[in-house]
Amino acid sequence: MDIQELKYVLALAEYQNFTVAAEACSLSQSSLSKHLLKIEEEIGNISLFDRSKRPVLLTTAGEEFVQYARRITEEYETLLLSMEKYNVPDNSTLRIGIIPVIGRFGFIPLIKSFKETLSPVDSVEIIDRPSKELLKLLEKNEIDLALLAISPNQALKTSLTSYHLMENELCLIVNEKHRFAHRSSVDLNEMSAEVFAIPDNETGMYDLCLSACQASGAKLKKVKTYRNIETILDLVEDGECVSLLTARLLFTYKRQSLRAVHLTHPVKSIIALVIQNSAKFNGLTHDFVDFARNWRVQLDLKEF
Amino acid sequence: MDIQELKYVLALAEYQNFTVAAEACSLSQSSLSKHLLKIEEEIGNISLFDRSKRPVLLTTAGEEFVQYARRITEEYETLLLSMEKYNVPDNSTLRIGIIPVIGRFGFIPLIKSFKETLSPVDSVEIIDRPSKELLKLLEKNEIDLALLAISPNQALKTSLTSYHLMENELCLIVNEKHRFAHRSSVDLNEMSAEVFAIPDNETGMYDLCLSACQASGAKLKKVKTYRNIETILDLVEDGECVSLLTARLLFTYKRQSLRAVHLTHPVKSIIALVIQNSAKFNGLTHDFVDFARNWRVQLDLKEF
DNA sequence: TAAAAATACTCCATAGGTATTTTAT
DNA sequence: ATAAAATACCTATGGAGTATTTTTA
Repeated sequence: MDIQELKYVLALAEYQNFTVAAEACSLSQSSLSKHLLKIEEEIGNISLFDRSKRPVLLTTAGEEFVQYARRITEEYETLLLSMEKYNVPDNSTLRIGIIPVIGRFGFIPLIKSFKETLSPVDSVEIIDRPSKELLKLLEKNEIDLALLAISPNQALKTSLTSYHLMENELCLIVNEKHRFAHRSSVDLNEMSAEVFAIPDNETGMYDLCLSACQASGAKLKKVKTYRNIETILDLVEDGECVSLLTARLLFTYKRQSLRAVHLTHPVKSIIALVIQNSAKFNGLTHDFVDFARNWRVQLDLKEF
Repeated sequence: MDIQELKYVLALAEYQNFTVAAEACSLSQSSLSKHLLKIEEEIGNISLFDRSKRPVLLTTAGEEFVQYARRITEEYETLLLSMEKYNVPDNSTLRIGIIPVIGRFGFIPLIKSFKETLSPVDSVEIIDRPSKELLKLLEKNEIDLALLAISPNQALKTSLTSYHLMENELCLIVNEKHRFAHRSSVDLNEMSAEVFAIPDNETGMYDLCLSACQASGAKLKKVKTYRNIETILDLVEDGECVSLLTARLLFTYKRQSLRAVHLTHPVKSIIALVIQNSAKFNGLTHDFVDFARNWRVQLDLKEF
């Protein structure tokens, strides 16, 4: 029996409705139903709920079950809390997650400057991963903060706070010989039959590309995804395909044969600094946030 | 977190040795090791055991963890106990599990006679499944007793009690034209290159065939398994293969062209009546046991 | 008839095993 | 060198989802 399953029973007892309880547990109705059947079998084929009534009601056995389930889940929550004190983060090391392209946006000097403000006992550790992986690491408290790419309307988990450091516009990236290479703007609907090479599913850029499609209402027929930007640029340079990236990013690669074209339905990519709301342990985290927010001003003044 | 996993931690805390603790949990060392890593990650990458020492020792966090784990597992055990009273079996229906061939050994009249001793409010329900499935149904309390085939040295779970009703000798079954058809006995080692068709893995007969191989030290090269005896007999009749069954069972099928030959290392098949030690609920269960043990005497007197 | 629970079906993650490698004494 | 834990690799089960059917009111 999984302790999470005890919570499912408690939720169902509370809402008396599989669909609603499933929603509350972030689960499908079907899955909750199966969990309940499994639980009832596990305790000896005893019905905990009477499904022949609407709303579904606890049986007598169910009533007794929830008493125990409450105690057990509470005890488990306490266990988790009591373990927290053993998770002693190294307060002298700030663990910064970055996406690999962050250097191209000029943020390495930010980190370098911040390091210079630190006392000798403190240090910085850098972990480079795609955006979505960084978000997971934040939640697991394996990094203190992350510099990554998100889209403007992207809903982060409520346990996370983000500070926007830079905005860039997503553009169509084509070979200079492409028929749209010299257009001032292009509608994705004009392009839907082209082969698109875009950053993969684990990256923030991927979601941004989806947003661009939504914004224009375009349905791209052929989309291939890659983990590395360089791979994508190689492919576009070959003229095999087109891509969606920010002009600023493209610029940093100095690929002379490539062009960035504005989209008629523009979408913004945001470089954000993300931390956990409960970044309780490492004081360096908030030092970095303050430092980075001031740094942002300098960046915005730079023309490119 | 699965409550079973809490028990794994408790076992490891007790034995201070993954291999031994895994054994105690009926698990491989590898699996226990992975469970522990998963648990430690789940609670926030906190080590519960110090593996850099032999024997492995609880960390301080681990010490605290086991306090909670004990309370939670105990609470869960109590929950299970408290649910038992809601598992109201139908005391007026005796659920008898049988293997499909049981009729061929003359046990249907036993059940019929027992039914005649019952008061009109009581009844008998018959469930036919392979032996191993019946054992599972017994453990899950979904049948009250079972009539099935086991081998003499087979260790049943300690929660089960068995009464031997009949012993039969396992024989080699061959077509009358087979070169061994008229031998008085045969060593399996002489046969190891033949194709054997035997009852499948879910049946008690399968284990018995393994015992026969062990007893003779033979390693059969080609073994195919089937769920139905009739299928096996059809194949042997065709002369494609040989089999291992009891002579008594073969006899009941009246297949004139088949012969049973004794094994030089004989193995006994036992028809047993198996019940749960804690067959607390259904009084009919013990009535049946008494009835069947008397019936056994009659059976043994019958010549075949 | 409408809402809600159960079931069918597919897909993927993970638990489990065996074999092997790494680590501790 | 040996015992023991971790890891690699494979397989199979089970949990997740969506879509559909069955059941209740």
